[in-house]
Amino acid sequence: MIGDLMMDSNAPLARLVRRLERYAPLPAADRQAILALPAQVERIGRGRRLIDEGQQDHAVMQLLSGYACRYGLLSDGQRQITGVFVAGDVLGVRSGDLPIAAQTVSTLSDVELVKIPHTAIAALAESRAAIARALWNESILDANMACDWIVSLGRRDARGRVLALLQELTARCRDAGLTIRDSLILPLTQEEIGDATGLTSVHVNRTLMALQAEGLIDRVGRRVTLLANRPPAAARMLSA
Amino acid sequence: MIGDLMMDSNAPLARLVRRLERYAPLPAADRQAILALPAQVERIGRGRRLIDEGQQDHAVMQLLSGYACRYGLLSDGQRQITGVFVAGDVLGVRSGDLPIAAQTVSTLSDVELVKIPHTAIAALAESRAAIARALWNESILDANMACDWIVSLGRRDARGRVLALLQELTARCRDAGLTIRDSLILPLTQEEIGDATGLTSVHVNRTLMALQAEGLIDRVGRRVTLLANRPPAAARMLSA
DNA sequence: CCCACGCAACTACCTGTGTTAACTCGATGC
DNA sequence: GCATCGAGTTAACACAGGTAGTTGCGTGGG
Repeated sequence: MIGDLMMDSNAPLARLVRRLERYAPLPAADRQAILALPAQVERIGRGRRLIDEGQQDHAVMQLLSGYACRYGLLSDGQRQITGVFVAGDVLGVRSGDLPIAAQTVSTLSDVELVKIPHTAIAALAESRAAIARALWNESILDANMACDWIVSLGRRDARGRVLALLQELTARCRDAGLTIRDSLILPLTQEEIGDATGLTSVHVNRTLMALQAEGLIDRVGRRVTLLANRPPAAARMLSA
Repeated sequence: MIGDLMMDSNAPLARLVRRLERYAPLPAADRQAILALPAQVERIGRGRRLIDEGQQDHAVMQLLSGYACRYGLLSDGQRQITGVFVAGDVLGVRSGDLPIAAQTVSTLSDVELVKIPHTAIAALAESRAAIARALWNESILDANMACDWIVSLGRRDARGRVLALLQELTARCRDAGLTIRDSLILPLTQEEIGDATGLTSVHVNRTLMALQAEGLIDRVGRRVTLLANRPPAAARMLSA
């Protein structure tokens, strides 16, 4: 009696299906299996931890709205953000064999998310190759984004790192439909931008002011607009 | 007629089996399937590229001996190494859906490796859940190591980054049986250490000299020994 | 044999970023 | 209506690390 009627595209799990089909379509039976997963929608406030480093029993979650970030801490208490998550992103993905979360994930804003017991996801991945592959894709993309971040941190100066972060955020928010013409409301305080770029909040401020003075970005309160680093002229001509 | 006799543990593919069983054993049939994979052993000299960023048709490889690294380039030609690979590590792992290599991989020394066509691996992962999961594990670990690297680059000073690199290399070489009492022959020039840590070769040199003067490391030519950052006293007592 | 070359080692000088310490402004709460 | 707090902003100063050179050693090639 559930069957096809459950294909309601407003259901939170429909969004997970869409996400997992980003790179390759899933068999209809796999789609149904995902929609039938036991899931729970939660609202959580800003600054709450979703996954703790070293913790064993976490669930797979998909952000429906809001922002979160993953970070590591050093023994002296310094924090480094290693990834930002926007609506649509999937957190806590792991195979069944590596039970320990490597880093902490916490919310940057109030969020809504769907939570699925890890055992249910693992069982699906075990029996359905296409779903396993889609989850695997998430891990690969995660690694790729992390590598890009390493390049930024290692070889760009403050200006370049802040710009790269703004560009990445803009691009990801655009994909999630959260921007208006390359303008978005920054989910990060300047302190948090510093934690993401390996700078101090003071220097982040200096850098943002400089970027604004140069006309590369526009800022009104928390709303930031990227004015430069549009595709270079040649590429713009192609799409115009 | 092949069957069990192929379980010769000297065969290069036996090492791949061992690697993929690091976290969970594989069914015997899966082990056999891996051993039956079409594979090709190659020797390649130092400084050769194994995978090119943006290239489509690369194979899955396992290093049998030697060292390699993955890196990204900036438009101004600066290079940032995002990962070092030692004997036993698997390169070019990806699901079937994301056909493009995100970064370049090249050798740091003369290497021996087994090369397996990607299509053969993908077919195995498609039909054998345990193998898919083992490959997925490799991607997850890759992402985890990248995140640790981000923390180092963002929040540690030169001393901390060089130490962290030496510790990681020592640990991984130890797992591969390449160390004698925390001492290993560095596969990286100081310039390459700089590319990995986001420093210049000049400053890497300063830092290494300082670490040696402080008695944290010992160096004879390219052979480096970690003297400090052994497990802290409490942990040592447990294992003693 | 000598030359070229890559790599390590070292120096002097310069600059980007961290540090510290103000001050402003709004929001929140009592 | 005042105290409090978090976020952003600015300034002065210090230092880690970059830049640009030179030296010297070892190795491999002609």
